[in-house]
Amino acid sequence: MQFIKPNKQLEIIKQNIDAIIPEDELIKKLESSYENNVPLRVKAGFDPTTSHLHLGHSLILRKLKVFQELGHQICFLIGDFTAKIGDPTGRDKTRPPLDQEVIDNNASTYKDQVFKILKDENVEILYNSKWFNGFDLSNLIQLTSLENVARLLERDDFKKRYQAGEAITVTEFLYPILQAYDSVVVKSDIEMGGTDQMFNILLGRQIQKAFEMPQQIGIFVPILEGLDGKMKMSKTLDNHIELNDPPEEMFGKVMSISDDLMSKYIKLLYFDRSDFFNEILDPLDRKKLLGHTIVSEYYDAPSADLSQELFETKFSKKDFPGDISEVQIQLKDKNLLDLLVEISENSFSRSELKRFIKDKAIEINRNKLTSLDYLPEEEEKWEIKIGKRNFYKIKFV
RNA sequence: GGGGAUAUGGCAGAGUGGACAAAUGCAUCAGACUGUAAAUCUGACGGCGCAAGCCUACGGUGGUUCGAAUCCAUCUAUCCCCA
Repeated sequence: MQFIKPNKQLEIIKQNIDAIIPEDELIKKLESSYENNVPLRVKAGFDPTTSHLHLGHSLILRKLKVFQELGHQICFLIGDFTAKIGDPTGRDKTRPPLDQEVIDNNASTYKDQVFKILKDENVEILYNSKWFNGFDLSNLIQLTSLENVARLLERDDFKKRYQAGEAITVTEFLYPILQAYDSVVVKSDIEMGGTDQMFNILLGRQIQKAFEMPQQIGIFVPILEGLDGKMKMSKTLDNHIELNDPPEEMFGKVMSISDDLMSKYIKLLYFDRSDFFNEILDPLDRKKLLGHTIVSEYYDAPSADLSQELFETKFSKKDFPGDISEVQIQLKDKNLLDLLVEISENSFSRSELKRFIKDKAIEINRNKLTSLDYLPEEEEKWEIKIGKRNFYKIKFV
């Protein structure tokens, strides 16, 4: 492997990054890697607490790809053991523990999603259960002696919880220490994460030092805001775009963000081609382009075209979309509510549906439904719209 | 180990015996306006019933009472102070 010049590498690495700590050491590492022709080991860890990675994670994955293209070794760490504890970062409550089965399942879906971005080369996938299952208690005690409680309590999220009188379990204190120990095992030269991972990643340096090994460099990517534009993107807050979201949903979610947020997304996700976006002055068109670009990236251009088209019929033209397949429904002895419940596959309760009718939120064949007395005839076809995003096509038999 | 406090709907947080399906805010959903933007305004926001109403719900269990989120006992969990 022929590396490019270290200062050139640094320039590329520094794009769209919040911080490198400490930067001068990174230069040294790059130089020695260059001289000895040995790739750097770049670690990034993910806890399989949910089955999906989202656009926020993609910032880290993209940067990993940069390292990959520069010829370095990616150590993709799946925290299947630590997931059982739950990273307390940014939390105001203890996480509920997860079942092994769920964790395993999530971990396996991660790989598929990761390779939507990364190439299948120079990647090691590591599971930390490998070294933590069967980790000796005396080792653990030795490990815990390397960090003190006061320092842990200085961490912003712990501090807030402590001051607010919220519970912090000892297990949660253990989390950063275990994550740090991962770096010892992985022998990472670099660890990447969001800026909220600052503490954990820097603790990795400290623990590596205690193990008398070279210390890793922390590289911090910016945090992507969630769809609400307030909190960071996360599954728990349900403000995320998953890498696995179906194309149409992905596109729809992009369209729902505010203009301000759109600019931020463009800046963070497509910093290298922001001119391309900024040429388009009309915000609606720019947002569509953003949605299209994102869908194309995780799927392909035809899917992106299709989802844009569906979006436009559904919402801009308020037409009934063409991709809904017709469902046959038995008519006998059912009243309107029964039918609506059946059609929507129990997505709504009867009370909810009644409210929708009162609010004029249900349309049948383009007419707003105003009473419960309306009933279909046999062989009749209905196109039903409930709220703004639920469409059904029915034939009664 | 001792003492004190707290537990309410997705979250935050009122409510101290009937007027409580439980104020208010956030979140959510719908309608209006739009670019399904955002902001704003209006309404809804446990379930079942066309409705009167019924059922389920204020940490768990058991009691007092005609009646309990509210009182008592007990259990559980969390926090604080002392040791």
